[in-house]
Amino acid sequence: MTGQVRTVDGRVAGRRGQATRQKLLDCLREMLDTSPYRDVKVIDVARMAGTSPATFYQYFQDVESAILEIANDMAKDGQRLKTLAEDQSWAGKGGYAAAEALADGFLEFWRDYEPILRVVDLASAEGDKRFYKVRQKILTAVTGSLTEAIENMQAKGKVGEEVHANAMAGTLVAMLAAVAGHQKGFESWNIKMKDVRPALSTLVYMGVTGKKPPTR
Amino acid sequence: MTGQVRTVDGRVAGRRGQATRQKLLDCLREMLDTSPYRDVKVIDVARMAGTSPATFYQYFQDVESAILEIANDMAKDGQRLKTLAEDQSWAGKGGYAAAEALADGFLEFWRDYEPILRVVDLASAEGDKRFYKVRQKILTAVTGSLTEAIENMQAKGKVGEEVHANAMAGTLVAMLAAVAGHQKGFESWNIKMKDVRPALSTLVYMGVTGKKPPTR
DNA sequence: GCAGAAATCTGACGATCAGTCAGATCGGGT
DNA sequence: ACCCGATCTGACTGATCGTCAGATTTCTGC
Repeated sequence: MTGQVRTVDGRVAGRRGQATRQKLLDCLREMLDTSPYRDVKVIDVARMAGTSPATFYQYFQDVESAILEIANDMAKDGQRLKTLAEDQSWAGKGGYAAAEALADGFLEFWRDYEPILRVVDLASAEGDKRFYKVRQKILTAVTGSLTEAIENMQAKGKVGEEVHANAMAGTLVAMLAAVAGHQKGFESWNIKMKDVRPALSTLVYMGVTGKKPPTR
Repeated sequence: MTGQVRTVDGRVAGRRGQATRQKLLDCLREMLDTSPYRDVKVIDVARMAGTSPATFYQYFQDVESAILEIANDMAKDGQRLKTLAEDQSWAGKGGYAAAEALADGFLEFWRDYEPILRVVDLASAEGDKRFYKVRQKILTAVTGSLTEAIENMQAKGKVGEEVHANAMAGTLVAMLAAVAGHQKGFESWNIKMKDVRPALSTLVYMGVTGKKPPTR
């Protein structure tokens, strides 16, 4: 379904080509781990991969396209977040546990892909549709599941209709993503993740169910 | 207190120099409104300001330093957010109104400075201490006020001690900042800001007071 | 108003990087 | 061993970076 790997000029890449391409992607990712996005140069990536800039341009239009490629792989892996939110019972202690699991999922996912997610976030905010779509792919499923959960609650009269289910779900997801993306910031601000986790879970629980989580 | 404006080589800038410097900053800001951060070039900024790149380097170490300057001005203006959170009574309808005002404050502030805040966010996340400090300056005051509010609630026994006040406050602030920074994203996802506003306010209210906001 | 000094600006330069292309090299199949 | 397509790269053009010495503008004291 992904289609074959192609060079910029449309040829299908063979074994060797795919390996080179992958090595370039790996090096690019490592580069993003260590240098600011603005300072990532094609020439450095190529050098690190033991090849030449010309080779890079054989496989990628530009740096952004290459990052987009990495981001797409990430988005596939991101579907694991979706499973954390769907078909959950959000009532009572089990509901709180689900909220915790969701929070953990975000924290972990962001730890795994932090530098890429930074770029995806920036590019989306700057209006780049391609990156925006990737971001959506990761977040939309979770938001959808939460929206359903909230609508269920509203149908049962447990949550007031004055809260727009989709908006609340989107807000919760934005919160999870933001906190996950600033873990280092929190830590250096002397707020420990072990304290943030319950705060996040509590807010998710309250946002979905409209009430305080059960005392444990 | 701000100290005089100085050139890179330490000279104090006079009238003309300050004007040129300011024009460069204005053009840089306009540039950031319209081009991706990665594509902002000194030469373009200089051209737009009707001057030469050499002049730019007379006043700024590099593009980042110049943006930092803009960000610092922004941070001064950002102190208006602080007033929205401090010395508020968070109980009852007044509390919900305070939460609404805080949410509005964030939404508006981010609308005013979106492109700059994007860069500040990225650079902070990338570990740039200078930008991190600016971000802190804006958010720390709000977080502090919220922390106090939550601690008050806990002292009165209205909120359980299992939630770490500072972590909850930090999470709420991160949420506000994230949602404010993705307003366009929400809209294009067909979630209207007029629906997000109550979701945000509700979460802030619940995060601080630990209970559902009063029905209006 | 004018000479001299200080402040400001810029042309020009070497270094680096982007992006392209023709031709060299490689590696599997026969 | 030879061929052929796949792959890689040296070398090039053009753009930007960042610097410096010197040109230009503005200010100062007279």
